Amino acid sequence: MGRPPCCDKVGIKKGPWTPEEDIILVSYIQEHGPGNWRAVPTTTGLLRCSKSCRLRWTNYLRPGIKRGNFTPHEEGMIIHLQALLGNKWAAIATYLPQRTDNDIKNYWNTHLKKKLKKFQSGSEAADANHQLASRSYGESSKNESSCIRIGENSSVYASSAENISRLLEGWMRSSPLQPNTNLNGTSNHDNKYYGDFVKMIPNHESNEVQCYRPQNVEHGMPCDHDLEGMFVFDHHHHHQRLNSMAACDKSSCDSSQKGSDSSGLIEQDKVCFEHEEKVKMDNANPPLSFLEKWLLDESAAQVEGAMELPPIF
DNA sequence: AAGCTCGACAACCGCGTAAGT
DNA sequence: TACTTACGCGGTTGTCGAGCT
Repeated sequence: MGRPPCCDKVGIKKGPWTPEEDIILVSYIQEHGPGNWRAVPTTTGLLRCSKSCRLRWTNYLRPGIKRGNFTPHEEGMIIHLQALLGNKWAAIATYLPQRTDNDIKNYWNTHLKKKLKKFQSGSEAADANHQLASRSYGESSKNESSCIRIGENSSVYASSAENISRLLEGWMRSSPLQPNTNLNGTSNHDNKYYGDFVKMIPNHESNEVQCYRPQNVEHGMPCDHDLEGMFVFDHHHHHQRLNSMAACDKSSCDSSQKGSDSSGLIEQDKVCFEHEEKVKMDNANPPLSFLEKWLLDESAAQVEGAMELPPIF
């Protein structure tokens, strides 16, 4: 005998998730953590299959997800990585920790593919990805401050973090637990998800969503430093980031060939972060991988040539 | 105002692989 | 080792809202 069946198809609800279902799922994950999806419907009573629960969590409810408003830099990353990796959305998503593979895939299909097509009609097809990505990077670096900060564009977070925070506010008010406390003698592991959500409560006065998370969060969550790396973007940091990415690209090759589950991504992320910290510390010049060289070349090229590129959008 | 079209995105489906028994 | 199922991924579909006629 193998594993018991995931869930019988009879009585399984389909279609959009309701806020009530979201609360149930989030509550469960706060208590048990993501994983063991098979147990979710049976434990919570949700009339959803385990697959649907996992998808809902990873694509929508998971804290730290940034939604909508892809930045030019993100666009450039996606275009580059798509050209490099093909439609390996999960792999591409590892370079954009705040974006889900589904989000990236949708954005590619609805926006970038069209842009590329449009662009290809006006230039060499073989070079379209390259140039379009360069342009995107260029727009990013031309940005006055070259910084993207939480709160300055609060709408970016509104759809996921704020929604779930709202859902949880009521739930937490009725809960005796406090964030990151250990009242019942259980391990911190039992409460860490709770802590994550607490730190996403929106600031209604400033219309900002606080999205701080503790370090070393497991189960597929990027660490704070990664978020920082995405929110605060400048040219210097960009190069460091690219170095890190390139290192991750190399280091993750083996693991990605084996398959990329959430724990694999965490390990990858840790490696990314560790490498990034190392780069910061010694400011060394590690050997460049193909990806790194390409990205750095583009980054440099855009400085020289971005201003000359004709607007295509 | 009603109907139609299109875009965006959430969710589903099917398949390959990993993992449990 | 073989069998069975969970999990993760990529492709596709369904739904909803905005804009247009």
